[in-house]
Amino acid sequence: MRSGQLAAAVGVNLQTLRYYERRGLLPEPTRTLGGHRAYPPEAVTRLRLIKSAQRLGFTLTEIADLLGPRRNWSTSSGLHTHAAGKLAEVEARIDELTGIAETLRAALTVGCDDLAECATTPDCPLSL
Amino acid sequence: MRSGQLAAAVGVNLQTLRYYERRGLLPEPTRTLGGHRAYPPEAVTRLRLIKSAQRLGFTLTEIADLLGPRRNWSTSSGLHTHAAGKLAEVEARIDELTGIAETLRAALTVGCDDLAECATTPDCPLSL
DNA sequence: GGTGAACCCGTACCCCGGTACGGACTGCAA
DNA sequence: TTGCAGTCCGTACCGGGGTACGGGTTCACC
Repeated sequence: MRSGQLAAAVGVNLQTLRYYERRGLLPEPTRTLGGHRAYPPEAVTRLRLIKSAQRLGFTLTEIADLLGPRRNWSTSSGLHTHAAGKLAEVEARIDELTGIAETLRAALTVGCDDLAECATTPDCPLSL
Repeated sequence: MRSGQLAAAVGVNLQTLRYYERRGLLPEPTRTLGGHRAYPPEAVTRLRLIKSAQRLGFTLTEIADLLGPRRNWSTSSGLHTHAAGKLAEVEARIDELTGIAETLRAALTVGCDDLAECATTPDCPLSL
């Protein structure tokens, strides 16, 4: 499988493939005599795996850590722990955003349309 | 008020002040004869305003737009509209994160500790 | 008037996840 | 064999929000 085909199959840019390779997310594939990359079919699964983990909020560094070269490309011990940590992060972020949403809603009901005014008015919900 | 004092008063880096000035968030202050910035006391309020807006999720570009020099009183599409839009953004992000949290929780209860297993098993909650 | 802290400016660098550019080379079909 | 699409590599750039460095100047106090 050639790089363009792999990229198209997963819906990823060609450059992104090389980027992931540099980052250690994708193992270096074999090459043709001319130096072009030749990927095995498992690379599709691998890439989809990466994209899924990314959707769940893992950074590329974390994914590289989970899928890294030390453990074989498929074995990932400690996914459980990582997932639990990530869940805590996500929940904290949700709480944070919920507070922000409440403040914004309060600002909307009060109806101050000018930031400078809000700054001088002490009852403005924006904590200035 | 000198730049270092202002920075310390708001808890901001000195460089950040100059950065905000470049970005059009802080008006250019008057200078001493030697060229050092001399800020009026209102600069503290202004900076706190910026920081508050930032906490609410506004980008520096949006804040510069809201606080900018060309913003008239006659502009009805002011803070209100921007806040409403930002609220929608924040709520969308919360929904997104809620879905992610649910997926992570599902992955934890199922208890797959191996990414490759998840990749091949169709009933794994990670949508691979 | 001397000295040390504070400040000036331009420029470069950081993280994060890519994306784009350009010149050289390869692969494949006609 | 030629022609063109596909790929190669290094490097630079995007956006968002800053931070750091270095060499030169100024402020304020003694």
